[in-house]
Amino acid sequence: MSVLEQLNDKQREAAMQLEGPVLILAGAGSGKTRVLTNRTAYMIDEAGINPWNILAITFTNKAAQEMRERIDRLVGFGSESIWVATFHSTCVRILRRHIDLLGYDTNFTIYDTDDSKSVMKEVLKRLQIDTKQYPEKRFLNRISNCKNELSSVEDEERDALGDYADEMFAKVYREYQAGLKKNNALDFDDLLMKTVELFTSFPEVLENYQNRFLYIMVDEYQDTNTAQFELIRLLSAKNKNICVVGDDDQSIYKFRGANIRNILDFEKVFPNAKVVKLEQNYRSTQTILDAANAVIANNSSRKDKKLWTDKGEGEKIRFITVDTAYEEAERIVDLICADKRAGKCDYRDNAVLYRTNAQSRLIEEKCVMAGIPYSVVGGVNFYSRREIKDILAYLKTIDNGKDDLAVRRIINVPKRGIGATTISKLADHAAATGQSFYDCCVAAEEILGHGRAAEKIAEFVELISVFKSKLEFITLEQLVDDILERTDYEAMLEESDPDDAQERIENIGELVNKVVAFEEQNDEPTLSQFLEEVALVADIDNVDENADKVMLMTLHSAKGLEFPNVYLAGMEDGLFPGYMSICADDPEEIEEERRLCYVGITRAMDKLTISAAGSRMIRGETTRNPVSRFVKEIPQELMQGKAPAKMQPKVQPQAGPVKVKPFVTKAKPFAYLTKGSQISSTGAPDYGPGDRVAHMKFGQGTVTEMVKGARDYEVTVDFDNAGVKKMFAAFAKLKKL
DNA sequence: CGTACTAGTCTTTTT
DNA sequence: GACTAGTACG
Repeated sequence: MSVLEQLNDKQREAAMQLEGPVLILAGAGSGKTRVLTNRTAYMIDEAGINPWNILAITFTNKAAQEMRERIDRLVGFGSESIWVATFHSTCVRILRRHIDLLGYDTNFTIYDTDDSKSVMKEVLKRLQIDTKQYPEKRFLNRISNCKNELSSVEDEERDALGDYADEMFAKVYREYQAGLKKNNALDFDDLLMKTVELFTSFPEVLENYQNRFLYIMVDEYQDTNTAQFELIRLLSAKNKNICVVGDDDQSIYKFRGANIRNILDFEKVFPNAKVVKLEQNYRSTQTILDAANAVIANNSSRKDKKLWTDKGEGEKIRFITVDTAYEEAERIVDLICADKRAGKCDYRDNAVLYRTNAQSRLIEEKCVMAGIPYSVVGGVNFYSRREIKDILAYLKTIDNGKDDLAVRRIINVPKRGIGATTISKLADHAAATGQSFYDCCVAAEEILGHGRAAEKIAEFVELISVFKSKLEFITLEQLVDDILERTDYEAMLEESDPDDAQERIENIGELVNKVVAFEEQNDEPTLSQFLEEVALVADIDNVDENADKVMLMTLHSAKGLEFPNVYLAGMEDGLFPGYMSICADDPEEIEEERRLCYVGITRAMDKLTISAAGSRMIRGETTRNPVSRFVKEIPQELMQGKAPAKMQPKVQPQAGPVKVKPFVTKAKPFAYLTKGSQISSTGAPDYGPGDRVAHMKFGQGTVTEMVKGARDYEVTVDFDNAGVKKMFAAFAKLKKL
């Protein structure tokens, strides 16, 4: 019984209930992963359940990986045959086997949001819809919502009757789906919806999986949307052995279609469900838990829970108010530095959490200046960076020429003299004949006739087919290297934007690392498999906790993680809770933000620091915001330092952000941060070789070289902390010291 | 066909 | 303020 001995009474109760529906309401830090893993181990080792009959679903690859590793450590053998995967990858695996029943090819490609946008653009162009009046994003959002709610094109057409806007939407929806299908592609939401469609249209396929997955577990259940709920309901309908783990207080993905009712109504949908509450927290001090409890208590629709710990009171919560966001970043970085110098922590023990990605920039800058190693999670997804998408587009084109978007992306990257007119001629022909774009490239001479254009296309086709023929003999790593070499891709980067070239080349290096890792992890790695894996990664999946770096991330990304020291930055009304949620009529909006705050507070193990700035730049404009209402919901006695008296709202408390005239902040201390402050279009910079200068991102350094270029000076600076950098004077905004 | 400039959007969060 | 897409021009 050793796997159960590691659990407390409540946890054990949840782990031992294998039959029937089980809802585990697991508060933050209550050891839910431990319950899931030990429950699984118990199933296999004690209850004699075949691991092959177990399905465990998570939201991120990271969570899936972690769960599998932990089960591995507990179970003697057999853990590799458990199906542990994310919702999306589970669906992909199922669809790869059966989607032909729905009229798709089983080697479909998965489109990311960028790709979807391109498809939508074409649709709107074809339907002659004015994108100024109806931006593509609005359609895409609505389609996404429909799919999350399992509403098909037909459903929308039926419901639209008579309403002009709804009918137009239904038409766009139909065309968009047709566009995806033509490219043999599915978008993220399709993965779920098509799987549900498959199961409802072909009961024999569903039954096949029902017979396999006798025991189903779902992690982070509070974040499931209707499609995910339906998927689970269908899979478990026959055996009813469904165990879900979640915390309604941590439901923070409503914008993505998550339906909090899924967890709140679990007992109604699954009668006779056993409900277990886990309220003992093993992560945080009592002070932190008291603060979290006090904040979340302000929400109305929730399952009553109260976290407790035997870890002791711990340190008080530190609350810092400063005038500007710059000072906020400085203070946070200083505090981390001081702790590190005093030997109280490693860098990796610290996380700075914020509401919006844009907030990371200032903190990054201060980290660079202070020479602190840091790592930013999120922002622009690694796989959506231009250079990465380019290389992937090459790989997709080589893998199968069916993805028109990929082919068109790289047909003239790097520039090989193929212009817009040539491309649209080929695209028109492809549309008219139903062929793929790449097929038309192969037959370019017949379509375009003899000439320069056809020749250029032929060269491109030749390039791709050389790669294709090599594919069998070389490793994926060699293939990527070969692509880079033959296209002279890096040279193109250097030429087109020297400023970012280095970073982009590093990113490509990172991609190569991932390729190598992929080949090491798989016995028979194929290009298709690699592309598939890459399509479904989230930023959080790539977080390396072992590196000794301060972690910077949004509150959303932080869910599921824990750190000894947590800094919650930008605790201001208007930023967090966001302006939109304050203005919304629906009180549920604020409650969602409050849950996000609860998530943030409960990430902290030992010490929590909260900060607010009197003014900050938001969207290029300086705004003044009062201290966040959430801070005021934390009892005074838990906080260290003064009450937020001087930060009280200045004029009208309820009026939201007050805009301030720009000159207030563009004043002295950061004058060198403003664009073009010391270089006029005609004159030379006021510094030269040998001078000491300051850069907003890299800190201080010495100018070693200055070359006059066509329209600007190219300056080489040896920075004290950031090394030698080459940059253009007009962009670098260097300030002479 | 390629470049350079302009206008417009974004900033709430993401598989 | 930062980035992107679209357009006008060479």
